[in-house]
Amino acid sequence: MMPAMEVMNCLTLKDLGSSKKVKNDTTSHGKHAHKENIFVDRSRSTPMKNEPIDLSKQKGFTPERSPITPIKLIDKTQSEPWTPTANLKMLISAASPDIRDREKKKELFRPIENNAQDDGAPETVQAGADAVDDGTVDDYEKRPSRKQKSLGLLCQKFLARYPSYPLSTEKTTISLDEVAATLGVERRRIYDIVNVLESLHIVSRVAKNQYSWHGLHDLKQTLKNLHCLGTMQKYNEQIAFFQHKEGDSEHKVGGRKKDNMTFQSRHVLDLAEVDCHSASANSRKDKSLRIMSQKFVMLFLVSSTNIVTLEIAAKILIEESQDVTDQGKFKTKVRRLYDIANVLTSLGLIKKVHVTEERGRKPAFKWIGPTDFNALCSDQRVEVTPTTAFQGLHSVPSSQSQTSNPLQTFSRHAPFNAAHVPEEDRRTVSSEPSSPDGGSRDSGVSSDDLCTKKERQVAVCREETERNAKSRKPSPEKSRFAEDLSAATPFPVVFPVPGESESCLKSTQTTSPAPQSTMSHVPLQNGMLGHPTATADHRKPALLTSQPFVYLPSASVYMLYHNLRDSPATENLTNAGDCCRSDYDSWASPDRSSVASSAASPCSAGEDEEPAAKTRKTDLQEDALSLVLPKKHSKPTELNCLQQDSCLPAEQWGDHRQTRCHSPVIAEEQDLTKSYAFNGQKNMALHMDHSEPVHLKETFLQENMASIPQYLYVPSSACLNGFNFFLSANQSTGAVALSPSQLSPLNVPCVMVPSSSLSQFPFLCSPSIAGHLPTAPSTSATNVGSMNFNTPGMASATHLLIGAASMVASKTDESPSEPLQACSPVLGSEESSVKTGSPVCRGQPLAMKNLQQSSTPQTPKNIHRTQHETFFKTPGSFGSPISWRRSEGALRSSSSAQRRLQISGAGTEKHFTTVSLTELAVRVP
DNA sequence: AATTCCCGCCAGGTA
DNA sequence: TACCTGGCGGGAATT
Repeated sequence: MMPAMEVMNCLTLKDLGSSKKVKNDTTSHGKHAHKENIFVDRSRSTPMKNEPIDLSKQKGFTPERSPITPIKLIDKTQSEPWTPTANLKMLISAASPDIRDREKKKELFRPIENNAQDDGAPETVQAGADAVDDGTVDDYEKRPSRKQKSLGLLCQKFLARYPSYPLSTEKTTISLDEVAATLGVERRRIYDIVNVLESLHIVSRVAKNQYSWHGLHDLKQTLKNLHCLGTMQKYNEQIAFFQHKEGDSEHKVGGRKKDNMTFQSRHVLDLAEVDCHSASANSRKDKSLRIMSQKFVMLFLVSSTNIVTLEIAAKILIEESQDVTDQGKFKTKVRRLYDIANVLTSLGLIKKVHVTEERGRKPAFKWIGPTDFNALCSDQRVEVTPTTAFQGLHSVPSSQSQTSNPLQTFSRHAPFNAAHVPEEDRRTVSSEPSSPDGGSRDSGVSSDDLCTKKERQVAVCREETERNAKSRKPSPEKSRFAEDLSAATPFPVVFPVPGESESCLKSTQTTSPAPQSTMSHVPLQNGMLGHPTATADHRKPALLTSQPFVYLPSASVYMLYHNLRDSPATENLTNAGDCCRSDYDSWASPDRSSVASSAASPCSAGEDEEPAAKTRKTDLQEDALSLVLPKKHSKPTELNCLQQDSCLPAEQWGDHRQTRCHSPVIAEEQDLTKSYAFNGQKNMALHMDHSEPVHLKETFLQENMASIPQYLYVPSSACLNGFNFFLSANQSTGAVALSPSQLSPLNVPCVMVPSSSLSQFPFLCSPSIAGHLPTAPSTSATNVGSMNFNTPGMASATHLLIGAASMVASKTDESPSEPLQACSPVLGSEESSVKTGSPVCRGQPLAMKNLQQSSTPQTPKNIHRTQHETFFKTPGSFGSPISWRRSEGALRSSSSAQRRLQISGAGTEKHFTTVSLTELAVRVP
């Protein structure tokens, strides 16, 4: 309750311009009653309850939910509404300054009422007050002043209904109808409030017309996350930019646009383009109040002064894709910002202030919410800041330099790392995944270094996140929080979702099917793996993030042209991915980071193993996609982004438009980021880092091609029920080529198909690639089109070969020894599939054949022996908890069944288990 | 006159 | 199809 009070107090009358109005809810209730809206609500079947407020407040009680809730007062004020508009009009007309004065006086006399609300007990009091007030003062009260109807006040009332810190055990459900009715407002208004609250994860949408109340448990963490994201987005730079601009010139609308464009073109456009966002028509979601709210908050969080003027905020928040020119747009944006500001004010996060500039006084808001997380994030900010070493390396937004003092910040960074980086993180950092050298590479400032640093920060953030996130329980419900957040930022992010314990990973991807421009910047698909909470998202395909692919036109088959085992390039890729990943994972739970580190260094795998309990934590995160990345890389890294638009629900893509793997930050850090985007169905998008000339990339690609062993990657988009296949194109080495450790980085739910098994299958192979595939089965190269995974028909029946060994272990909680068969039930279980969000499981039980048996070629023992050993030694935690975890995350989306399979396979040297091949067989001539 | 922002239309989305 | 969501901007209340 106290917290609640605090919050409430914050919004208090004083700070808000409107605060004065804040007055009693009580009175307002009566006032509201007269609204037409109320009536509307009534018409609804939803039972109205009236005074839930009190109840709810007391300990997580959910008014709406509790059947017990007496339907009482309703009638009093609302049921006997002022209904008649005439009446209302009359009152209104009557309303005059006098009335207003009276109201004010009234307020003065009962100033405390508001506060009372905050207390746990107040409700009751209020109710009583209401009754009294209404009875006595209704005449002048009837006519609610505009202030009384303000969104801020309404929000306060709304907040007063629920406990600030509800018990984790209880679930508070919010019925929009009921709330609207209770508060006497139109539902539309409730949406405004809820959307903002949702952006902060104070509530989350559970179902139609229903939200779940989470309270402020996650607020701090959310803010922290937003702060970090804001930093990454360089909002601070943007703010500075606009501030300076204003100083220089007048801002007419036209000028505004210009400025905006100028800045954005420099700093933001790339993001926009990257995310394809601008290209796509974008839905309302882009303009969603939730997203806007998050962005708005980010502005405050990154602002050095904690003050943001609406004008600047509007400019910054106007999407590039939008027509900034239009003054109307600007006005609209400002209107929305007011809406958001009102709610934030009610939350006690901001307060209205005015800033005086050369040109006069401007309305602004000051952040008065928690800021203690700044220390952490500020460090990160540093990391994000490009160092001189990176400048010019890439088309990093020039704005980067913006950071007040890069050097300074950077310098701060060092200490930060030393001081704050958790042991685990540190270890992670130091461990060099694929590189034997390990930390030796750290010398000098390089992209590697940067990455490392970034990783550290990320690790720290992650840790923080995890710390904060503990203790919640997973919720099956879909939360839009992460999505929104993701949308609010170009970075894929992982957020703890309230109610879902540790965290839900959110991956962000963006994109819309896209136009060239879109393709040019491929977002890293970071994780669309099913979000645990996002029931709707279960189909999200996992992404293969760290590997270069060769796209085979007209077929959803991609070839990994890197030698996954030995290629240094691979290492780099991995590392790069990791680095990049870390950015995305900032919010990810610590587990992830640790996992990554483990993966990075096999050597440390053993020590890194985490307790099962901890591991379990990650379960929640499984959905997230994860790029498993080893930590450092000394060379330019390559980030591959695989886009599987076709597999993703449009919604997802749309929602995540803003997320891009090519965020400037990432790009910077990556130094040389190469992304190859593939549109599985349509185009081949060889996406390169913008900084790099295409020809270079091609060269790169070809070079790598030479280092075959290749794998054909068949994205789930190919209608394989969410499974991604890695088909060995290399006969000799067989599918085994991918060691678990190697595969794990891929984080792709996938099935390893032994080349031997597939040898008979004709493969689609890009002619261009064919030449580079000496070892590839002749059939592969020659029979293009034979194997068309895209065939719709395929979708329904999927049979897979699963290389258990290649898969990473699943959570520790699951018994390693668990028989593969266990999978069957799972697979067959609709329910389970739904829960896990696994496309695979859903509805289509896999035919499990010879689970134990493997048709698989034996993996050469010498290959990455160490890694294998590590991998197998600890089935439960897989040598590199990290790696397997990440994989797990990736896999989660696929299915629990899949995970199990993996596990079972983990303990054996057998690399492949045939789950079912029939469908593949279908493909076979 | 400028700032705030309520209000509700209406279109897209969803069940 | 009906209902849910929520973008949007007119225009009124306030400053």
